[in-house]
Amino acid sequence: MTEVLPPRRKRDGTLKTSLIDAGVDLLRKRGADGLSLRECAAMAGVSHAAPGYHFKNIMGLSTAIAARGYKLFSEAMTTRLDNAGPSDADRLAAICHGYMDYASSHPELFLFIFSGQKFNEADDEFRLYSAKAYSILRETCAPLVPENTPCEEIEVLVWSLVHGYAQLSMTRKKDNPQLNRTWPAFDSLLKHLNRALFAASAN
Amino acid sequence: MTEVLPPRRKRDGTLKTSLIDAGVDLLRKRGADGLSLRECAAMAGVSHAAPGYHFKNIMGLSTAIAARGYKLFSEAMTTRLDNAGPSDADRLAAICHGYMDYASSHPELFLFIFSGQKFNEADDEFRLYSAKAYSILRETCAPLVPENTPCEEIEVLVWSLVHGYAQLSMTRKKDNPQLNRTWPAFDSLLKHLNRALFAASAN
DNA sequence: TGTACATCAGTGAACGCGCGTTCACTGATGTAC
DNA sequence: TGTACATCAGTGAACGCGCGTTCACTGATGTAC
Repeated sequence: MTEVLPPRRKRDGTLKTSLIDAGVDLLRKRGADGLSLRECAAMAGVSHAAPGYHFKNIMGLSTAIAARGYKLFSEAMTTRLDNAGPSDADRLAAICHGYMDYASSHPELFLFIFSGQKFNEADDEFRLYSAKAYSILRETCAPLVPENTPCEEIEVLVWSLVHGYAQLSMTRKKDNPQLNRTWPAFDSLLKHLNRALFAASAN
Repeated sequence: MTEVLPPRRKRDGTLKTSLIDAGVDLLRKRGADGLSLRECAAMAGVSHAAPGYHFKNIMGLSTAIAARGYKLFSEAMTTRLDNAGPSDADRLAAICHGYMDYASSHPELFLFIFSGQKFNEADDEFRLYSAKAYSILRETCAPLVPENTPCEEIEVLVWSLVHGYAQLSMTRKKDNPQLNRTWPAFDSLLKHLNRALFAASAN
């Protein structure tokens, strides 16, 4: 006759992280519409009001999830760079591959941070990690910038190509099923990018 | 003392279109989260149950809006193509500019169709217009494909670059405010793309 | 042209649901002495 | 080591809200004769 109470979560300082984990999970399972404070709380094993203590409101949670997204994004590129060859082309390929790694291992976060959804741009973590991602790109592109060319031109060229490829890889299924069999690998696009950037060298 | 009733909408066969118009409006004003059958009904001046008659459910409305998005997308490219010069490079530039026209005049639809959200892929209009957009790309790219190269490689190269640029143009503000002053025009990226595609010609 | 009838297009009430947020509260943890 | 107290971290009930969907209905429109 004794009631079985749900196991109460031990207080160990990890709840905030667990709530973000739960949010990422929800995003993956149900898309951006399915994200809610109450569901995250349930997944983390706490009452529905607990998230209010760690995040001021729903935007606080969204922003924390986006910050996590940017953090993983930067880490994916850094990991590839750490294992890259020394040439400029090697390093360029490395950040592109890191970008693709991220998009394919965390499609839900990739879509979320580029969804156009509003985040709290005053949040410190959010600012830190979103700036980090861009600075990795900037530093890797710097040696590739020709004389008399603004560096943004090369950065945005590279960023656009890799970003567009990643996004289209994710949404192509519904657009045009026949493409699934013949979808080119990113390296084949990279070959063309190299031709544009390293016009003098043989390829 | 006579009550002022809301003006009842005249029955003229345009409600379905008006509901889609309202949906696009909502998307622009409140983002993808703000879309709802009830709000569209209110904006179109009918009862909240009226949309149920024209769209089976909320996905029916989403899909109709996405179909509208693809239709406008194709039209933007076609308009530019109709006014383009005859060379392959002119036509390539034309679809790129059409793509950018679309993204800047209908950012809400652009983000919506590429949001990763699920649509009813069995819907005839949806299939028609989403296939149309890709076939315009394919036809324009066909003359640019080198010997021994799969055409998808060039299509995806072009598509990725222009898509990534459009998307990043929309979300850059929150990522890196300093970029706002130095954001390169698409034509400067197109110059590099031309160098990769028309390697033999002077540029 | 008039009339009877069928179908179409939309109504309005009702349903249950999950949500964000607030608030008084409580029990666990940390700290000062 | 013990005790008193403050603060922290989370609880659970309550609130009002907007939502999608269903359903019996009605009034307008179209059609056959």
